[in-house]
Amino acid sequence: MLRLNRLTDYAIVTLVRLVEHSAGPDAPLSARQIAEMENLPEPMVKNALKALHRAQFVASVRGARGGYRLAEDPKQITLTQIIEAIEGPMAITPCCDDSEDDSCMACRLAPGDRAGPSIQFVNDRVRSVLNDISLHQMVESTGSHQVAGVELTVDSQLSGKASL
Amino acid sequence: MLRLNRLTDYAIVTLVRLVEHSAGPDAPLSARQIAEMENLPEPMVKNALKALHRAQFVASVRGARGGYRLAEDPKQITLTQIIEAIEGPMAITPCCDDSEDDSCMACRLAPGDRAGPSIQFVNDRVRSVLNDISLHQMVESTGSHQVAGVELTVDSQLSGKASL
DNA sequence: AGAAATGGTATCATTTTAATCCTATTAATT
DNA sequence: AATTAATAGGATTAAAATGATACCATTTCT
Repeated sequence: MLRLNRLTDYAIVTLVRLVEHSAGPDAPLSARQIAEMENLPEPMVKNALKALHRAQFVASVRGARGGYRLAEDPKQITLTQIIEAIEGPMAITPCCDDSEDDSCMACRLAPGDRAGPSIQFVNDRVRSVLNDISLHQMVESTGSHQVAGVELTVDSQLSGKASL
Repeated sequence: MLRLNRLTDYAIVTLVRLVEHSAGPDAPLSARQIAEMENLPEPMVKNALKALHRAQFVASVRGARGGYRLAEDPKQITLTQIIEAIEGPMAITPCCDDSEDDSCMACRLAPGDRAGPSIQFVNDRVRSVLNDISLHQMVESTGSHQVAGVELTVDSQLSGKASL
């Protein structure tokens, strides 16, 4: 349904909190603390942080009084990176990910690879859009939004809902 | 996992075939014909066509020798429209769709709606990108791709895979 | 009348997801 | 040294979503 995993959702919130916290004292934030702050299921926050650690977005401190700290500049972390760290390579159809999997029909559209590449193109466009949104922007976002330094207005014909 | 439903996949292939067929004789194409052409499960093609009919992208002819015809200009049909016809409103998190559902955490990020709107913004960007790709472009796509009349090169830093 | 279609909905098996749990390891505190 | 609090990595489980099919009614051509 073109929806993010819950775990990805939690990871985003978690990262935002880590960014905010990094402005304050330097004690690391534990999974428990974040879970309690946000009223999130603690095991899920733990899983999210484990994945973020594997992807090296956060540094961990083990043992009592341990926890996590942001390990990278929030301006350098993009949504695409976060999503792929949690969910694996972004692929709106199976063939976008694994070129050997042609079970999705868009890939068989024509012998001459007509629609296969075109689905790939769509996938790349989506990845690209999400790659233009940084964690920093997610934290900063208030009234207006900036993407790649350029102020954008949301296509009103499309959204109808957004009033950003 | 940010993936399209199979049914959406089938719908795209089906529409592409209808576009191609609309250039030829004017007899409608039946679900069975399309399924056999593409080696797709017939019940799924039927379901896809039913949904496309409800969304008025195709016109149906009932009874023997019946089938479907494209009912709209392929240049006017966008990927966002197709996806939403099959899957319902696009929503990368629950709150993007149903504003009452704040079960996704990105919506609770701050009392002041800080990240809520920002997730909405991301959702709108994705919708917007897919809304800039028409069915006509999907059919035409060969070597180069055009989006909204402007020739694009795929962000190579991002994709690495695409050679369009 | 019979055959071949669409239209709508219901059902079912499988897969995926969300959430939890268990065990090992690490390190501070007492 | 023992205890406590934390990360690290899997394994497991219950619930939800998905993919696929089936059924029945209606329509229309032959």
